[in-house]
Order: sequence, then structure tokens, then C-alpha cells
Amino acid sequence: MSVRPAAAPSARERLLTAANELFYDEGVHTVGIDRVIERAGVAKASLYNTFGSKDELVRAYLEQRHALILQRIARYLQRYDAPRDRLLGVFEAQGEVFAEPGYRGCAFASASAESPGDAVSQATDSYRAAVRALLTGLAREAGAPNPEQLGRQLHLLYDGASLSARMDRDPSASAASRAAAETLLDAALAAA
Amino acid sequence: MSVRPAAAPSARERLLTAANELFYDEGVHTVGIDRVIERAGVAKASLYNTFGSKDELVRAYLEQRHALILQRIARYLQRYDAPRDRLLGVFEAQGEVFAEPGYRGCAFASASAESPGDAVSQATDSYRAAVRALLTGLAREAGAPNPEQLGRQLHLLYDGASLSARMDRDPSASAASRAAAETLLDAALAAA
DNA sequence: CTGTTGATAGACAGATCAGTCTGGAAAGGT
DNA sequence: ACCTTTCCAGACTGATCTGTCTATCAACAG
Repeated sequence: MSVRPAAAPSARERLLTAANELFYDEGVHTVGIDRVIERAGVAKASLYNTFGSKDELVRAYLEQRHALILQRIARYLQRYDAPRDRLLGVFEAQGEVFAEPGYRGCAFASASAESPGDAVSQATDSYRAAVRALLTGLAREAGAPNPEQLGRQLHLLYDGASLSARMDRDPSASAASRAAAETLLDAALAAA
Repeated sequence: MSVRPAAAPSARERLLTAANELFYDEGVHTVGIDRVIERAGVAKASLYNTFGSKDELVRAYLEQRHALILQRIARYLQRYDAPRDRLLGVFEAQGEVFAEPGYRGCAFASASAESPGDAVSQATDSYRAAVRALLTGLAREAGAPNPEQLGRQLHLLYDGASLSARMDRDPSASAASRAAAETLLDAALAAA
């Protein structure tokens, strides 16, 4: 909202930063309100004035992650021109994320398992629809005869890779998913 | 242990049954000890004498599910002879599970997101290793030149299907995963 | 009949959580 | 200088959770 040049971040921004770190690292359910406001250096009343409830703070946390993830992928795909490379680049971008030291799996999958509720469900549905649209669009650009079908299969790989990277503590899941995506893409193009 | 013909189930059995229903339906973290013992019709002291802690009860719950899931797949695969059909049958079996009314995703993925800890981690690692071995073995029987690689890719699809079926509330994820598995298998065999 | 074993019901302790409320301080516009 | 808005610090409520402990009861072996 504000156009502050480099001033102190607002209470809202500090809360979102703290929530993002704590919720992702330790889990939405494990981390209490007190931990968040302590790290943000903010009064409890400010949190409830700004967000209304913990559920809504969680929603804002997920919406922020949604935006950051898609930005990151878009930035990564800029380095490629060929549609085929751009499609496979999604899985390479995932590999970068997996390799980061604090990777703990898909924030949406974790949050929806930890604390089901309307706010989390809505944020999750929105994120998943965006990923699906991205993959379907890339499949279309790559010339797949049935982009919806290929997009869905790629989404399965995308989900499976994030789950596997977390549960097996193995970032190389992205290499396997990239290879599988390549196979699926080639098969789809061959059938055209 | 006991060889009772059809007598009353032991406290341990009743606890496991209650834990299985409640933990899976509502989440490991959400359901308290009191709910479990109430449904099992068992005293709290009996639970702690039998399992020692909630974490160990969760471990027993996951180990029970591990055994039941693999039994179910094995039973399903008995109807097929051809290695190719048996491999793809894993994804059909998954589809049966997805279509059940109370399906809420992979119990291991949920539990490890909800309550990380040694007991859950160990049970999860064991389950994932078993699934990986199953898929790799089927890939080998089907004649894949690199069964480990194909098994891993199939595991990605298996994980992705369970995550997608839950998060999108769409049991047809298994049809997409089966189709993708078929494509991956054919490509692996063609490369042989 | 009696002593032992194992189960039951439930109170209790100790900790933690979300959310409300009070009281006061700082900042910024007029 | 004043006033309004925003923010901070923290006490407090009521609920919930795991795990322990006491006390009672039933069955059964000797």
C-alpha cells in the first residue's frame, strides 16, 4: 500500500515476514500467536486489528507464498526461449527450491494437513489452480495436442516431487521429475 | 497374540481401531487422547500401559496402515498375470482408495506434516521404502532396463496422485496417474 | 476364602493456546 | 498546542492437551 522509500516496515509487513519464517519452518499449528508477535516485535492487539484471527494470518501467509512462488518460476523461465525448455524449466526451478537448506515441502500441502479450514482451503485451491494453469499453458505452447491432459500429468509430477523431496529428504527428486516430464512431453508430441 | 475365536477384542485392538478411525479422519494432532479412549471404551491408564505415549500410539497406527495398504495392493494385483498389468494395477488400486467416501489423503504425508517426530519419521520412512521396493520390483518384472529409475518416477506419480486426489478432492487423479505411468513404462521399454 | 493381577473411572497437575481487554506511549496532521 | 490514530506491553479468560495418580472393581488361581 504505502510508497515508503526505505522506512521501517509496517506492522503488517513485519507480521507477514515473521509468520512466513515461523509457519513454514515449524508448522502452522505448532507455532503460536505469541511466537509470531514476539519475532515481529508487534503487539498482540496489532495482529488482531490487522488480520482478525490466526486463520486469516495463515491465509495471508499462504497468499504471500503463492505470489512469491509464481514470481520465482516466472523469473526462472525468462532464461529460456524454446517452449520445450520453458516447460521443463518449471521442474528445474523446483530443484533450486528443494536444494535450499530450509526446504520443508510444499507450504500448502503442509498447512492443509495441519489445519483444515476455509481460509487454508481457499488459499490452497487458488494456488493449485494457478500452478495447473501455468503447466497447461506451457503444455499448449509446447504444442501438446491435449494440453489439459498433459498439464494434469505434469501437475502430478510437480506434486509428487515436492512430497518426495520432503519425505525422503532428497532434493534430487526434481531431476527424476524433470526426466519423467520430458518423457511425457515427448510422448504427447509424438502422438500429435 | 491371542487365538480367541470371536471373543471381545483386547484393549490394544480396540485402541488401534479407534486410533485408526479418529487419527485418519480428523488428524493426528487434532484428536486428543481422551477422544481415542472414549471411542475405544478403555481407561486412560490402559492406553499408557499398552503404548507408553501418544507418539507410540501414532506409530502403531501408521504401522497398521502400512500393513493394510500393502496387503490391499497385493490382493488387488492378484487378478493380473502380465507384469505390465500388475504395474499399472498399482495405480488402479489407488483409484479404488481415492473413491472411498472418507478418503483424506496419504496418512503418512498428513501425519508427518502434522506432528514431526522420531516415531512418525521412522514409520514413514519404512512405508516409503516398501512402496519404492514394490514399484521398483514391478518395473524390473516388466522388463525395464533401469528399474530403479522407473520405480522412482512411478513413485513420484504415486505420491502426486495421492496429494492431488486429496487437495483437489478429485478421485480421478488415479486415471491421470495410470495414463502417465503407462507412458513412462512404454518409453522405458522402447529404450531397452 | 484370599491374595494377586489387570482393568476401569476420573481427578489432577502443568503447560500451552487463541483471543479479549486495559492502559499508556508515540506520531502526525491541523 | 491539541487531538486522533496507531501502536506497544502484558494481564487475563476459558479452553484444551498430555501424562500421572488414586481408588475402586472384577476375575481368577491356590
